[in-house]
Amino acid sequence: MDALLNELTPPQRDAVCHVDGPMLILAGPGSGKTRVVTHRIAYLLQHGIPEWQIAALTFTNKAADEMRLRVDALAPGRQVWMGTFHRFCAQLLRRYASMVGLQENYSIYDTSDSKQAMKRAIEAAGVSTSHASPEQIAQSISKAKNQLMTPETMQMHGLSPKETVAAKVYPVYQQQLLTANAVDFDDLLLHVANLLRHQPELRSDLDARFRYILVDEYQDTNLAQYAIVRALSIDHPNLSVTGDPDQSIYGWRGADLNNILDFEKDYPSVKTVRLEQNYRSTPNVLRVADQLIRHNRRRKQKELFTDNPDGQPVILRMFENGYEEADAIADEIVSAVSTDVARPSDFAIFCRMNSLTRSLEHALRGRGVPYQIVNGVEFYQRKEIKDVLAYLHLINNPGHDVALQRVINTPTRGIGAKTVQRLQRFADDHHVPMLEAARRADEIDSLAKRSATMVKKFVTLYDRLATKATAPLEDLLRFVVQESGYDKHLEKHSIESDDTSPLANVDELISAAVDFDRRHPDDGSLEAFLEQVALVSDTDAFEDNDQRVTLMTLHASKGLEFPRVFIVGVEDDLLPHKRSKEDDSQFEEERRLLFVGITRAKQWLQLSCCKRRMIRGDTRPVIPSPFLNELPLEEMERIESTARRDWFDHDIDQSHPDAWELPEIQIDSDSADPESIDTSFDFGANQDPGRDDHAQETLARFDEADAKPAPAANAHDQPIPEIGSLRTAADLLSNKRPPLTAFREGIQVRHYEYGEGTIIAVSGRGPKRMARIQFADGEHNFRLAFAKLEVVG
DNA sequence: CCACCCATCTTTTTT
DNA sequence: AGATGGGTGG
Repeated sequence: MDALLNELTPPQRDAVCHVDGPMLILAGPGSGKTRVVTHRIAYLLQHGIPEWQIAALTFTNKAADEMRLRVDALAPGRQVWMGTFHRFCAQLLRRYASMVGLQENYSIYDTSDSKQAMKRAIEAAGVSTSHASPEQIAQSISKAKNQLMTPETMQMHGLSPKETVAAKVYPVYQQQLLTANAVDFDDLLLHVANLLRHQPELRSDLDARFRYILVDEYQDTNLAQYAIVRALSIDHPNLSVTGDPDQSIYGWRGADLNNILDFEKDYPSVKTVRLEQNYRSTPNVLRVADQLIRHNRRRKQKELFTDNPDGQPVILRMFENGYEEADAIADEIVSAVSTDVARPSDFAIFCRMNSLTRSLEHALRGRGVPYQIVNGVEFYQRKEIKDVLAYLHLINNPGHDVALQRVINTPTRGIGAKTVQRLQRFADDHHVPMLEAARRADEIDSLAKRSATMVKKFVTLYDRLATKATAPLEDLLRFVVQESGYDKHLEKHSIESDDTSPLANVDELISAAVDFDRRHPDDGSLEAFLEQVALVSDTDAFEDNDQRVTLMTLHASKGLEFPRVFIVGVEDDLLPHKRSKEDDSQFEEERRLLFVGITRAKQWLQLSCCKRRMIRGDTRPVIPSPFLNELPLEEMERIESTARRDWFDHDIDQSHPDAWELPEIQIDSDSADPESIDTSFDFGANQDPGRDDHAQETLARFDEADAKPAPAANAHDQPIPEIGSLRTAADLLSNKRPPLTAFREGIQVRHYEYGEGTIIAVSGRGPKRMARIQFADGEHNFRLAFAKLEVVG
């Protein structure tokens, strides 16, 4: 039994051995949090807690899978419920659907489904979208739901103009969802929270059933999740939550940092355990992370430390533009892989926005580096997949209006937009699903006879498809694709694109279904399959034993770790994102986002930013992220762009000579100086640190780091900005390398690996300039901008 | 009713 | 730059 505790540190053991009563585990990055949670589950089981009394709630399926795997290793064969909040709620809701006005075969609308539904609701509510876009309305409603507001309570609450519009749409939208026998993601939580609130008997039953609840990433819970967990921990308050306020990055979707900050107030008898020792990163990485996060005000002070050996300094690298950044990173990876320093799977590249992965993708593909994008073009979002799934959805739940609208004329069946609109109108008027309206096409006066015939033909097709509803998924899918004519449709319309043909994607979906059938041999497979599909995210598709470089957003990186990490685009308006500068809490969240990214790195880390970046089509000058000023620059390695003047001069538009000037330092109540960080649990105080003090301090830090005169930064000999500019910092550290033009045919060069050689040919211009070089062991090709070459003599 | 073309807007992040 | 949606011509 003690084998379970042997390999734990005292604080870890302390947490693992806690059985009854609430517990808060404040776990810094890389502190062995998952290990503690899994060991604790095993410990509970060992101490006679029945497995069915335990539920472990996570935010991603991946986290749940990982947990399951590790618990199974410690306590083989024990079936403890582990899964996401949403799945937990979805399953409860299956059972108690009727209590909230749903049927048990209800559908889960994904984001695009609910967007469609929202548009329809906006139309039906008759509000103008001129001052609030459908997205904004959807966001307001989502926010309201996350705060457990009903349409009625929302009316009384928010008074911002946009929210007022949203409050009018909310009841309509909700009614339409009910008619469609559907819920959106927020509803999964909302319905269950309401159920627990309004059905005391059910609540106490479930409280007794789930006696031991564990919540992972508690800092990311929103009010609905909080309420659910709380309601299940009244009679049996054996609630244990783990989290790190510094890693809360989902405020934008309603996560409430107060949930974790106030946990000790909510449960006065709480046991608090701090896991501060880091087992993941080098001290270098950790210091950078720590320095950064100290600038946050709303946090619980932690002392991060590690016994790991010192590694390489963290690199801060400047590039001219996004392409150079991508190329350099790809080259770096190629070079490390080809010299056996690392494997592709050691590398991860993080960015703020998915769109930034494009240039990286190009660069990697061009060099034949295997990579995976977690979250690129999502499989389940592709049209052909959504189309086929829509047929299944409609078969499973005839009320699924979004699905009906998707398939009724796909492939084309002579049912146009006007006809669909009339069906919709009829459905709205009679509060019936659109499929029902289609059945009653004859009753719809506005429908042309010809249209009504087409509609009825579709209904006939539907009924034929529906007869296979309980068949094995594979049969059902093949039947649907064939009978609906969708396969023919695809063949006709599929564009001969390179790697992914729509037809192949459909096949992939079918194999996914086969796989699902095999693992869930019990009946009701269609419903379960659709639920599964609705609740998986692309983050879950990440394969960590693959021999590939991983590209992902900073958000997706949470909970993962990699030996070597690149974080690209650490730029103003991008890393503190433009839209997150309105208030302090959002700004701090951006800082946490960078913190999360940094702390993923085990041994090596490079942050980079560009002087210009292509954004939405055109190239714009860029200001480095203000967060860079908060890092311990003096102990980091700074590298200026490896690009040379000879192409910089004529390839790059120079109409923005001040692009690279002093970054605007954000001085607000959020960027407190480290001394004034509140270490107590009361975060109400909001004193303003001296604006000037902070600026002085920041500048002083640069002063130390760059106490040398700065050379001119670019070919135009711009006046040197004052000390404090990153341009200065970068220039000081720039590698002194010969200009590209020095490499001409016949020149003798030396390579760090191949030794001396002779250039036998050069081609291309600018950053793409290549040289073919004859070495003792043969010929090699290099891109001059990046190759580690020096001129001999 | 359908196919194609152009304009607009988008892009933060995800269950 | 790329997707999505609306408008126009067939």
